[in-house]
Amino acid sequence: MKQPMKLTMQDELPLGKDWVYEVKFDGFRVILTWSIDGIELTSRNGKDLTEKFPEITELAAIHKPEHLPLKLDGELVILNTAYQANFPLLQQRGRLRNEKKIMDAAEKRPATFIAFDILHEESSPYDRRRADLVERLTPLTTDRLRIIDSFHEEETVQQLVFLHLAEGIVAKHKQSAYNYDQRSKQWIKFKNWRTIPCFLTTYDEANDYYGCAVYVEDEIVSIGKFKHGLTSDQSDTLRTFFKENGKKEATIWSLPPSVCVEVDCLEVKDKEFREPLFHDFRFDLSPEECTYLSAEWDLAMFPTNVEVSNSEKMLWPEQSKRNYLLYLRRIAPYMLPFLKEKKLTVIRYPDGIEATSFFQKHLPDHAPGYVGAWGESGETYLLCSNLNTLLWLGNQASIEFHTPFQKAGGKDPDEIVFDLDPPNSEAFQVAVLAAKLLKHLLDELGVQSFVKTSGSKGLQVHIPIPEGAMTYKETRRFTESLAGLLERERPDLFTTERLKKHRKGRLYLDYVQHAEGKTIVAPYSVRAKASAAVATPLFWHELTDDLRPEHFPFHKMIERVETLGCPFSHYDHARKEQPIQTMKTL
DNA sequence: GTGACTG
DNA sequence: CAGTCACAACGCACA
DNA sequence: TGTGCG
Repeated sequence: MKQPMKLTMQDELPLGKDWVYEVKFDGFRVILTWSIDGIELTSRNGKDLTEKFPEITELAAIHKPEHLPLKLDGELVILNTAYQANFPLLQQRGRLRNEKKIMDAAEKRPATFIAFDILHEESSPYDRRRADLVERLTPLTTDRLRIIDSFHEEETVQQLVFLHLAEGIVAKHKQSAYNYDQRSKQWIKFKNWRTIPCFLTTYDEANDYYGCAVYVEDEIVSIGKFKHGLTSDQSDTLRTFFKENGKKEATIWSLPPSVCVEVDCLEVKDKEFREPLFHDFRFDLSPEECTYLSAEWDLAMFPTNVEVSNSEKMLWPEQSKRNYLLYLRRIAPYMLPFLKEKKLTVIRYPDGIEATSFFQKHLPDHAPGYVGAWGESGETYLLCSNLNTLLWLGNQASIEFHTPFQKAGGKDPDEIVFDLDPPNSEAFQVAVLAAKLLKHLLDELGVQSFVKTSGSKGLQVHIPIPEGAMTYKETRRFTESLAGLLERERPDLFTTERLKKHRKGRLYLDYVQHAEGKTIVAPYSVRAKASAAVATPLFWHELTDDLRPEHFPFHKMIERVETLGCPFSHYDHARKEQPIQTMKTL
């Protein structure tokens, strides 16, 4: 694996030039002018240094610009990311009139758009045109855009793209206007490569494609082929190797597993790489080490600096830690926004959900540096502020993630949550009814609310509010009145009675649970139940007669959010629109 | 799951 | 070295 | 008043 070079972006960008970086390399200060056509290397007085630093020149040839630091406040404007194949805006510049086709592509692969929200006063007409397009994208797409909004301030776009497993970044120079029919050097693409180890099986001399495979158990399974990315030397060597050691059938040479390589790609689908590119040889690997399991891990882009132990241990009757970690990796962009600013309580099950568990809210001494922390009156608490922290906690067998109602350091709640917990899981429908009635009441008040399964027996209704808008005293009064209204409406089903013996199997409207210091399970947290159920954000229309908490185990969650989107995606937006005065005077 | 402490 | 322990904290139910 | 549960 090549080490990324340290680069610093120059403050001043000469207009009409491409991107210019100053590079410290071997003690020399090198000016690196980078454009879509390649890289120019010069000294500070303009002398050509291409010969002197072939390493950098090679970097240009290999064209792996993801090593460059992209900051939002730099001179680059991030436009979006797009599937080259299915959202060919950039290939088809000048064909925006073919809007139907683009929209169809967006419908098919909506999750691929990311980060298009930076418009400047000097935006070109093209920018505005695209902004208009974004307004009308599928719900999923705009959901993801909003999620990303909440990260923008402190994260680089590269981190975002990595977190979201996006395709990459499309950027342009701030002052660049869009020109029809002209390929501009001021537009650029950064790809978020997945690097997959595999071994070579075939070479087709008719089209120069090399076939790649991995092991599934003892079986050799093809995962795709590549053609590009080899230097001419590598290309010659490989071709010769196949012809000397392989067997030929028609135009195809085949070889038993021996040569291991890494291939860059964007995904593997139907046993084919998408946008494959030869990365490098891996002479240190044996073919047996190239398994589908490891390829799956690399395709998920699991951060290499988070150590994983005991990955085959079963944490649920039917789910291993490995699968759990892959879930966390992929749900992270949806889950982290609900965790990152709040003191965290995790429940850990080191030997699985049936063995002993314990709570943890303090930062252990041995936690790696990337783990988020919050210091308060001499204590250090856990803060799940980034992907690595989430995964580290996951490896620690943290299964349930609970958060308080206020942000770390704040004293007022930033959300109100009704816990609709039926007396037993057979009475789940009572919780469904309660949630519907509650929704009706809240709608009448103009309050926006969100519902999720608790993953356990009941449902929880969330109401986001701006931090500082209400005190706990005020939210308490609000929840108390609503609980009272519900109880009056269906005294046969609901009760606010604290004493269990007086509840008589009715659903307890636990408004006491909403108080300072209490916690509630976070959206997308898995629960320690045999079904591996998730505390799943729902769309209101999903509250039906056959809804069951067990319908949402974690291994079904990724497909769910990627096809339906996140029902809580407007959470932060709704927060600002709540009729606080009405709520206070209820 | 991990480090610290205990015999 | 093997075994054991800690890793939250608060109200409520029940005795 | 103590202990156990959630």
